[in-house]
Amino acid sequence: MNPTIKDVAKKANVSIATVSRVLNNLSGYSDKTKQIVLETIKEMGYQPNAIARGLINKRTETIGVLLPNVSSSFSSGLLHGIEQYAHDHNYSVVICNTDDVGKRTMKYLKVLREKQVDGVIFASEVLQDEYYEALKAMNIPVTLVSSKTSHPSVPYVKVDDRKAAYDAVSYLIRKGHKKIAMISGTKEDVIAGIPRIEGYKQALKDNGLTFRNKNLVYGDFMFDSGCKSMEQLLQNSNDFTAVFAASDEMAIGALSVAIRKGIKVPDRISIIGYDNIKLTEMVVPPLTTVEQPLSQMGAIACEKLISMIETGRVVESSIVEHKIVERQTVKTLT
Amino acid sequence: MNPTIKDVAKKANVSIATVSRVLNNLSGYSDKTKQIVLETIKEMGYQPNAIARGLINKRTETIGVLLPNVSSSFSSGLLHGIEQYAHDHNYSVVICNTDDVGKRTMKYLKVLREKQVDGVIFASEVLQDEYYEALKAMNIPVTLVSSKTSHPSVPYVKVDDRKAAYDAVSYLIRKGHKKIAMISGTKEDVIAGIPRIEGYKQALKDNGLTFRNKNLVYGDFMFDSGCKSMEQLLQNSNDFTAVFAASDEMAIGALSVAIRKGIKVPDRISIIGYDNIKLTEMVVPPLTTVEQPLSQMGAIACEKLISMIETGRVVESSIVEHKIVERQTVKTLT
DNA sequence: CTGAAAGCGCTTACAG
DNA sequence: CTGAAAGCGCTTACAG
Repeated sequence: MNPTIKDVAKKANVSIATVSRVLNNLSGYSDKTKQIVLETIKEMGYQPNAIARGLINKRTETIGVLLPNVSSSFSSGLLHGIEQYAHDHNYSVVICNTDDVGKRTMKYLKVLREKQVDGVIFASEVLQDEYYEALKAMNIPVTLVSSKTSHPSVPYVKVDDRKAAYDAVSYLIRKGHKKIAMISGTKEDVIAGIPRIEGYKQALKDNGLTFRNKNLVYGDFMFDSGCKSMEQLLQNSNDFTAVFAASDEMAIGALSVAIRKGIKVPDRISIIGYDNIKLTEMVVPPLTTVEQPLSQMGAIACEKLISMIETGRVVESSIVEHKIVERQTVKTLT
Repeated sequence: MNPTIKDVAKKANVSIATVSRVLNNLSGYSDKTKQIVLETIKEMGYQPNAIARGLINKRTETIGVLLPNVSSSFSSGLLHGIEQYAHDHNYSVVICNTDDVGKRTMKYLKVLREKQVDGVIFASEVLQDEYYEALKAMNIPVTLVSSKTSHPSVPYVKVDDRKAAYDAVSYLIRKGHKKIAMISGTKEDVIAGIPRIEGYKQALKDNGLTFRNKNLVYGDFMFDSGCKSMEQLLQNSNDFTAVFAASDEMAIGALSVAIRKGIKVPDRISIIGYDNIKLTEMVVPPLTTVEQPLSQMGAIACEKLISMIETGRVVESSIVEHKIVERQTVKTLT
């Protein structure tokens, strides 16, 4: 149907080896044959078959990315950077939505193996032992974004969550706040849960403020849980002037219940979020937050992966800089 | 490295043909050999190589999806449905971010061809002649989501944009509004621009209201343009009680400038958006809007595509139902 | 500079 | 029920 290398060889009156050579810019043919071959390729509209090529080269120039929820603002930020870098380096990316629960993960790992991807990126997911073993059996490089691991062969790129939380809370303190509540993410989350709580507590401590249990509540990073958490906080004590939320979605949830209850933000309560998703600029008032450079993190993870694919050498992990983006939800207390 | 069919054949003392047969559940072997083969497959941790298989079958069980901006809430809604359906039917999806301008499109079409995808979905993009020709040369099925075309061989799934806009404006009118402004999307957009304006004008007309030029302004569907458009509207006339925005992002932009200017929504001005992205529930007040079932639309486009791949027959286009989701940005005037 | 041939890991007639 | 062989569309020594 579509012409093959054989067809162009025949038409150009050369061997397929020669066609292959000019296709791959190898040496070993005269300028004249090169011209002829190139012309008949164009003439016939020939395109090489990457599948056949992949079978020999053992390279598909395709990577797989596993992420828990394609449609979240967070995941798609990461994905954007990954896709961009991959595209610029001639890799394709197949997306695998592991669907929160992560039970699709093993199935996906299997199809990625069968399809012979050159490497995989785990986005925003913990690398379970089961996954790690499967990946090891596949014998291809892996990289983590917005997650971490102690396996030396798998580099990760993330923000320093503890430090970022510490900085967020310190920022609030510098603004004069002494009673600071926190809406945490999932309690057991070893990446985005626990470390951010630690950062929060440490900042309080280092500034001579005492941590109060009633001012710490738990959500699951999503909007709805931010709403609920804020209500709980208000009910628990109402004794705080600022809240640090471990995700922007939760921060915005908190913001919206505050507004609905007629609590002025930031006049009565200040709010700082975490992530810096696009949404933060669209709400009123725009949300002050700590930025994780999601797209950049995705790009770096992809860069590491491709480097490992192409050099065969393991690469170092990266801690990427966070920064506080000041908008309008934090008031300076005097 | 990884064991091949040859390795298991040798170890199981059968031919590769036999291994292949049990692998593919064909007939032609005794129960006993089946057991043996299955065992040694498991024992060796053998997984078939989909690349080799694809070379013969001329099927890769992967589809390509082209979309203008992975990280937008709109695109990722579509993508979510596509991925879901594809996964459930054993197809992989490779994403191609065409990056707004669409200049990457031709390059992507080329790599999708080289990688022998079985079909492609164009999401939210007009099918230019150039693209259509390229696709025709590839000789694989194509499907459009949130877009349309007159090529009979390429089915699409979308909402009836004209009707949806008509309904949104009629809804406002039923709520007692007589002075209704519109923030349109891109002026020349034949899918989401022009038809929605027509629906707006028609609804006014059918209800005996006169269209006023100063009450129609143009954005580009994005948040920022919604802000600018609202300001322009306010400046043009300030003579309206409701605005219909052709996207939720623009509606939210309009909402935020209203709030900032101290214009009460919906008390002074009502706003209705279009799309029903997640964001609509997160703003205060939550946005009333026209829903396009994005994820479902993606799934349907994928369903059509896979059906075409597997049956070889062209499938009908679908117009999918929109509906008005009432939240809190539209006031009933008496 | 050029081509014949082996081989990548499979599937599928064909023959027995 | 089972295997030898051809072939999918390429790349890559090897020989000339």
